[in-house]
Amino acid sequence: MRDPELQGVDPVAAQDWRRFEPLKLPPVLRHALEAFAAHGYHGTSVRDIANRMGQTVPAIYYYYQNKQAILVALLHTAIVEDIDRCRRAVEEATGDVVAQLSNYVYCLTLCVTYRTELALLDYERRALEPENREQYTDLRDELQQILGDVVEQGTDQGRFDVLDTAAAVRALIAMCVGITAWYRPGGPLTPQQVGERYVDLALGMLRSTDRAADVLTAVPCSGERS
Amino acid sequence: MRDPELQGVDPVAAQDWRRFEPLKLPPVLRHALEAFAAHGYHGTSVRDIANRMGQTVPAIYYYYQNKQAILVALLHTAIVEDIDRCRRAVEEATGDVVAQLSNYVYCLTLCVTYRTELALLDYERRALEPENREQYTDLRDELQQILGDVVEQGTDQGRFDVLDTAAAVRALIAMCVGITAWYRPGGPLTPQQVGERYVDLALGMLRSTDRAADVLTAVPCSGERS
Amino acid sequence: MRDPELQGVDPVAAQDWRRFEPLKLPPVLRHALEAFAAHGYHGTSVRDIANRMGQTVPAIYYYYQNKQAILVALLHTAIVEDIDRCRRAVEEATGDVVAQLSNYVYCLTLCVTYRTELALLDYERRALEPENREQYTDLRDELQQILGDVVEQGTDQGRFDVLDTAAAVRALIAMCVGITAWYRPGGPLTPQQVGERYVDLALGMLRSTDRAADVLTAVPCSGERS
Amino acid sequence: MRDPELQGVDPVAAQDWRRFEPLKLPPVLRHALEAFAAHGYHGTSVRDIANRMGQTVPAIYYYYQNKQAILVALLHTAIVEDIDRCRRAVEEATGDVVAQLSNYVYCLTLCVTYRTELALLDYERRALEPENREQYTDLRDELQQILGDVVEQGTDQGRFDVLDTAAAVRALIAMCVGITAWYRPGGPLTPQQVGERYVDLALGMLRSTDRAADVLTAVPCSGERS
DNA sequence: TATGAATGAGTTTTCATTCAT
DNA sequence: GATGAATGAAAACTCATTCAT
Repeated sequence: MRDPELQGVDPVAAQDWRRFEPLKLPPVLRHALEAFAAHGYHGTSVRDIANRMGQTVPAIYYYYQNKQAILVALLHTAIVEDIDRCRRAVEEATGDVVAQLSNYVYCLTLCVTYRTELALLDYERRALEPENREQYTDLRDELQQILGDVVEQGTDQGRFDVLDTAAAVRALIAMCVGITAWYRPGGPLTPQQVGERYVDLALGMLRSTDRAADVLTAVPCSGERS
Repeated sequence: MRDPELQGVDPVAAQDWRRFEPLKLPPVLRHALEAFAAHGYHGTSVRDIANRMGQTVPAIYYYYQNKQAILVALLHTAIVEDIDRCRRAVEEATGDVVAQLSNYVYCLTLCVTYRTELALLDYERRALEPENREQYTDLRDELQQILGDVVEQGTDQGRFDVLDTAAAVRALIAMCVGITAWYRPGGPLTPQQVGERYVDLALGMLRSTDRAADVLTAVPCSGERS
Repeated sequence: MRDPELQGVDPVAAQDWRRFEPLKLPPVLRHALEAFAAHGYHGTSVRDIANRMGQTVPAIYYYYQNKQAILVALLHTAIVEDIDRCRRAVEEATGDVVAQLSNYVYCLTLCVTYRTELALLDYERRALEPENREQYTDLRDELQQILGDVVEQGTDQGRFDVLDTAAAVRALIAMCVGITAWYRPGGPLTPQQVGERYVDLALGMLRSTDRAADVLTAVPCSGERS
Repeated sequence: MRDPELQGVDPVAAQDWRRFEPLKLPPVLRHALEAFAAHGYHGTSVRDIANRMGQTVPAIYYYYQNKQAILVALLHTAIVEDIDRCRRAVEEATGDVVAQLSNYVYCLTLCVTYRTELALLDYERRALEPENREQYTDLRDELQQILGDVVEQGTDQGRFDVLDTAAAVRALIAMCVGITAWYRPGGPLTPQQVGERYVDLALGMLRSTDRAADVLTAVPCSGERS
């Protein structure tokens, strides 16, 4: 509603899609995200969020009209950042579909690992009211379309070979989002290492003979964990 | 508790892992499954379930001790059937890891398409109380281990080539389970067609040069939809 | 209602007020008594009773019209036995008010110690519906009146000296019933020992100079514990 | 929880153990006390309490975490006041065990008559959860111990003569608490009159030859009724 | 900005009771 | 005599939300 710290995507992060600053969310969203990620939208009460914030319930209603608005804000934040980064990742490799595919998968993997809780929230989209769900679905389709175009193009160019482009796209995205099921920051793999492995799997999946190590431009992308 | 129609996996289905009879669940579980799949565990009230059954709330408590017990029964039913089928699919192809991999993926795809709602329930595992969650996690690990052994073996034999076996296994399973996000019975693809496409993607992912059409033993597996 | 084992007070016990056979109650009453004594009438569910009996709920309704009827039967059993015994105890000592008082107190003490759970039930009288409560109150008044007559008579004869007969009677009965708060079978004192101590306290309370040991006719009153 | 009107024992009452101001309880406790006294803990629903308050159920949960917490607060209030008063009553008569005994009994009698409903609640202690029960039992033992010390000392000094000190203490307390069974404010006896009668009974019970009228320091102890 | 207090509608669960078998 | 199955009512408690301050 009028949450002062929510100014959209950080402009610095907006320059390098590989770089992830710690997620800067206003307090309500930050704590709501924790709670939603842990117990789901319906499994989280507004009081839960307030308790995590160390504040009282009405304080939350000062910033957001209702619980649903919090979910909307979070999902919007997440998908907008994903689209923004993935689009830039693909644009960076204009002219080379294999690199484009690699960059997309690498980027999405980084989004999922650096922003695991936000990525988890995708499963809560069914809790959106119809109108909000439609808006979110449109954005999600947009994210998917970016990949769809790459795969389509690569197939046309004979660089990829799949029976069904749409199925491949879905499988690629599901594979990446599925990282949320096991990845934990501080685990054995860094986001970049996960990214390389998933790019390699993706390239194979599309029957490219390239390998991730050769395609990915090694870039130092530290980015503190959120 | 004392639900008379819950007799475990159908013995006929137990013979052919490719054949899916319509899911035979006792009324409580059947309607609870519908509701949980649509709105999640926390988004479903016991009254919702009762209304779907055309009965009153206490009738549900006659059969199940509480709401949690219903979720436990459903998740158990689902995972046990998955393990049973996938194990038989792999055993059927003993001696040929590529066929084993194909059968596993094909089988899991069929499970997800023929039993979409049960597959969706996997995301509700976080609603399980600790003890129940542990039991379910063990079974899920078992299902994953079956695939892990195949990938491991295929890699040793030089039939597969991946940077990280564990990551590949997770990606394969996430890819298949992710089918729940878009597959709808009656849609353009039959479960078998989905299966072939995903097997092909899986083979590519592991850098096998085989194609699904060549590996999969074409079998007429009608199986009415549940 | 039609409970076959409830034939009223055992005729053997009816002969010697000092002798307590193990309480012979039909199963429903036996288990209801346990439950009511432990958790009170409102704290006990019909299912609790059924579970203690190892039977199902409707079985209870075969014998008793409802939960209230069970309480009525128990309270009636208890108070009728108390009245019967105390009356005989007093009659036995006709002609000697001090002995009558002693016998009454001794008898009531035995009732409370040998039938602790039944005595405890007296606190549940408020759960009786008006009509049932009235009947029970009448019987309770009858029990109290027996003592009241003795104290009155003793005071007239100059054997007792109290400021207020009614208050003394209530205090005596409260003192005896209060034994339920601490007495446990198998504890350090036998019912007979408790009886002697309380008779001695009662005699003092009424300013008699007699002592319990001198007044009480020592009688071997084994009576197995209920 | 955060009930603002519960400030512990009134400091004025704290000065004179004979003086009873009208009981000042926060609304929830006040109405819960009425209900618990009338129908018992299990016989009272939270809605009953809310209705008596003229408020809705959740209003109660704003002040108390649950129903049990209300009982705990009430029992604590009662027993703490009893201990406080009785201790001061005994201390006031230091040096004279007979006067100490008289003061204790007189004080407890006043507590029971001026605070009949609170005294009645003692029978609800079995509804306490284990931990709460333990705490309450400890306080109750403390109250009993104060009397136990007096009786013990008086016996050593030859002022009292009982067969069993412990039994006498229990009988004395049961006798006083038993007043709840018949005493009603506005009845024929004032609390002070009841007190004198019960002190006289108590002195007799312990075989003291003193009479209440001689021992009790006549003090104007008006104290409006609660 | 924030909170104390409150509420209507809902939650899960249990209650006493019934009835066909 | 006893049970499986069911129910209307009510239990304790929580929900998202509001509003005066």
